This record gives sequence, structure tokens and C-alpha cells, in this order.
Amino acid sequence: MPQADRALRKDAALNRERLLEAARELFAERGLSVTLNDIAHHAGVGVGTAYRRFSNKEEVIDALFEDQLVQLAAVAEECLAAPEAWAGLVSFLERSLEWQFGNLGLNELMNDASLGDERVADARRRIAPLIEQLVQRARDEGVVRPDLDQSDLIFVQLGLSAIMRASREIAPDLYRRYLSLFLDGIRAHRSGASILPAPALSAADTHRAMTRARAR
Amino acid sequence: MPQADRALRKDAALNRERLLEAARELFAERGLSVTLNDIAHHAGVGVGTAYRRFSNKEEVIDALFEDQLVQLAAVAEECLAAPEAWAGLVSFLERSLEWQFGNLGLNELMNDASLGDERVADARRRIAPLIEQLVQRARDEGVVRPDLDQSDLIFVQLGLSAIMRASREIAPDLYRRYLSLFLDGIRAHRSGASILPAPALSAADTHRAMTRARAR
DNA sequence: CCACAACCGGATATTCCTGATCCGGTTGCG
DNA sequence: CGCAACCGGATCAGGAATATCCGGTTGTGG
Repeated sequence: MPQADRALRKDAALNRERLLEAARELFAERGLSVTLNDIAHHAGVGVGTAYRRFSNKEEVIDALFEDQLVQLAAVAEECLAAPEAWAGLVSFLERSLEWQFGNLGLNELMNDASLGDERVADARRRIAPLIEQLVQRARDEGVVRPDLDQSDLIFVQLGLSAIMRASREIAPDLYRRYLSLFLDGIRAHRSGASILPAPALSAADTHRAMTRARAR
Repeated sequence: MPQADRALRKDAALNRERLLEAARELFAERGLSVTLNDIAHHAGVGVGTAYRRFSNKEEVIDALFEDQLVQLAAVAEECLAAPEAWAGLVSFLERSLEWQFGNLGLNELMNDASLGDERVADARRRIAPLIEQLVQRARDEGVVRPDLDQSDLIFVQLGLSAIMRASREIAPDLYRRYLSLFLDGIRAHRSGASILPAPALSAADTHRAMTRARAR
């Protein structure tokens, strides 16, 4: 009878690492819909091996993303410590979205709480109050409109995510344009308009982006 | 041998109407992913009957939505004729989104050009230049920021759609709040901030909305 | 160095969906 | 009244995702 918590045999341990690495890559590129079979092949390993190490996909997601969400919480705290509330708020949105841009899986995880398991939900709960504070502080300093709510940041990220997914391959930083527009909308006062960080898409590119909006 | 374009037998004609009506309802409620089988059952009709009338789902979509897109084009023209460019622009966005709110299928059709067939694509192409004109006129009157582009309206609708879908059951008009924020972002000048038409969601409701974001 | 538990790979089974056809029985209509 | 047109739903085809099984291989403790 094998010892219960016996260390993996070294070939097994190596394969486990390969699987996690492959999963990291595939989730980032193609989102959470990839299969354990996909991951196995991308890792150059048999499907059986994948199922021996992880009983299902949830377990892999869990292993990979929990600490990513924790890191995001760290970013939020960092932004909360910024000297000016406005700069902190902007920086948080920028970095959060940038992160989600580079990692489709993380994006899906953040915008659909039905995915991932309890541990991921915990991390999410840890981030929520930080966002609340970011907004509160900006309101106190009078740099954002007084009716701005914490939930606004959540929903705006949801909207920007949709834009990002549609345009990511055609104009990777188009979403920044709309983030900028949103920021101009939540400022307490502005006389002119800020300079938008990305040019608008041509009609043809717009059509291309919309055509593959939901393609998988 | 039956006459080529012979009128349907009256029971057949009745069933065809029932099918179209059922399709209208289901597409509006549950989007374009519903099955011809679903539609048949909802119409109280056998699956075979459905396939006898329409060779596939595309054909039903085509029959139902082409004129909806045409009507939307009419709305755009109407807004183009408004005395003030700003009011026209706002009105167009409001009405377009309102329409999409009441009809999930139309929403999907507008935000994913890969769906629907050629005739629907035509209708879409007819709307594009009208949007261009709406934006052009607003720029000419100096009421919107000069760097606003026609494609911005498209992408913003895409983003607002995502918000709408997430919150539609919990707070049906939450999306208006974000439309308002966006409008404040594209105005040429504003001193204070407009009054938002819908209150923000509580933290609990926000979580509920995100949880069922992609649920089907 | 040897025996065996642990491990490997991938063919294969299972489940679930969607799309589409077939066919025995029924019905409107000329 | 007779039959072409129609009806309903059981049924088949195809595909995707999940999960298991098993004959062959390999690392490791004794």
C-alpha cells in the first residue's frame, strides 16, 4: 500500500509541471474553454496523465488563478497608497485591464463569478473592499463626480472587457480609448477633453472586429 | 405535380405563422441560440413541421430580423433630422439600446456581424453611414469632442450591451447609467456632471449580476 | 540488479447537444 | 371522395467535451 502523501515520482512531477505550464499558456491565449485534453496535448503528454494529476479542469483553474487574483489585490492596495486619489484610480483600472488583456482566462474569471470555485470567490471578495476604498477616497478628494459608486468600476470593466475581446487581434490597445472616454465621464470637472491614447478604428476594421466578436 | 408557387394549405399557413410568432418570442427572450426544435415546441407544433417550413435557423432569423434592422435605420434617420445634433445623437443611442434591451436576438445580430445572412448584412450596411452622419453633424456643431469617431458609437454599444446582459434581470435600466457616463465623456465641454438616470447597484446585487453574466 | 508499484499514452466509452430526416397516420381541398 | 399535402415526434447523424481503461514502460526501494 502506497504511502498516502508520498512525493510524486520524478517523471510524474515533471509532467505535472509541464501540464501547469501548458494550462497557463492556453488559458491566457484561448480562455477557460480549453479542454483538459487540449492542455495535455499542448504539454506533450497523454490525456490519461492529465486526468491522473487533476481530476478535472476546475482543479487546474484553481491551482493557477488563485494567486493571480491575490496579486491583483496587491495592485489595488498599491494604487490605494498613491499620493493622489485620481492617479491611483486610473492606475488601478489601467493595470487591471492590462492584466486581463494579457490573460483571457483571468478576464473570464473576473467577469463571470460562476466560474472557478470557492477559493477564487474569496479572492474576489478580498478585492471588492479595496475598490470601494479607491472610489471613496477619490470622492473625498472631490476629483470624481460624487455619485460615482464602487460598482461602477466593476461594470465598466465588464463593458471594456467586451470591447477588448472584440478588438484584441485587430487593434490591441483600442480598449484604452474607451477607458479614457469613461475616465472623462467620471471626473468631477473638466474643461476640454483629454487626449485619447488610441486612434479610432476604420470602418473596415470595425466591421472585422465585430464579425469575430463572439467567434471561438 | 403540384404547382410551383402554390399557396400553402390553410393549416400549413397557420402553423407557419405560429412558428414565426414563437421564434419572435424565443429570440427576444433567449437570443439567437435557440433551436428550431425549441421553436417548434414553443409553437405547439412538431419538429418536422418546423423543418418543412424553414430549411434552417438562418432562414427564420432572416425572415424575422431584416425589417427590424430596417426600422432601426429609420430611427437613425429620424434622429438625424432632429433640430439639435446632440439631442439626435443621444436619442439614437437611447432608442437603439432600448430596442436591443427588449430583444436579445436583435442585440446579438447587431453585435456580431457573423450571424444572419446577406440580407441582414445589407441592412447593417445601410445603418453605418447614418451613424457616420450623426457623428459628423455633432462634431460640426461643436457639441462633441472633435476626436469622436463613428466607430466609437459601435464599440460603446458593444460595451453597454455586455453590461445590459449582465444586469437585465436584476436592474433592467442600469445600462442607462453607463450610457449617461459615456455621454458625459464625449461632450465637448461640461462644467458639472449630469444627473445619472439610474442608481448604482448594491454590492450584493453587483455580485449577483456578475455571477450570472454568462449563464444560459 | 531486480521486482513491482507507479506511471505513461492514447484509444475508447459515455454523455450531451444540435441539426436534420423519415415515415405511419391524418386532413384540407379540388 | 381520393389523394397530395400535411402533421408529429421518434430517430439518426455528427460533433464536442469529459472521463476511463488497459497494455506497455520506467523509476526506485530493498
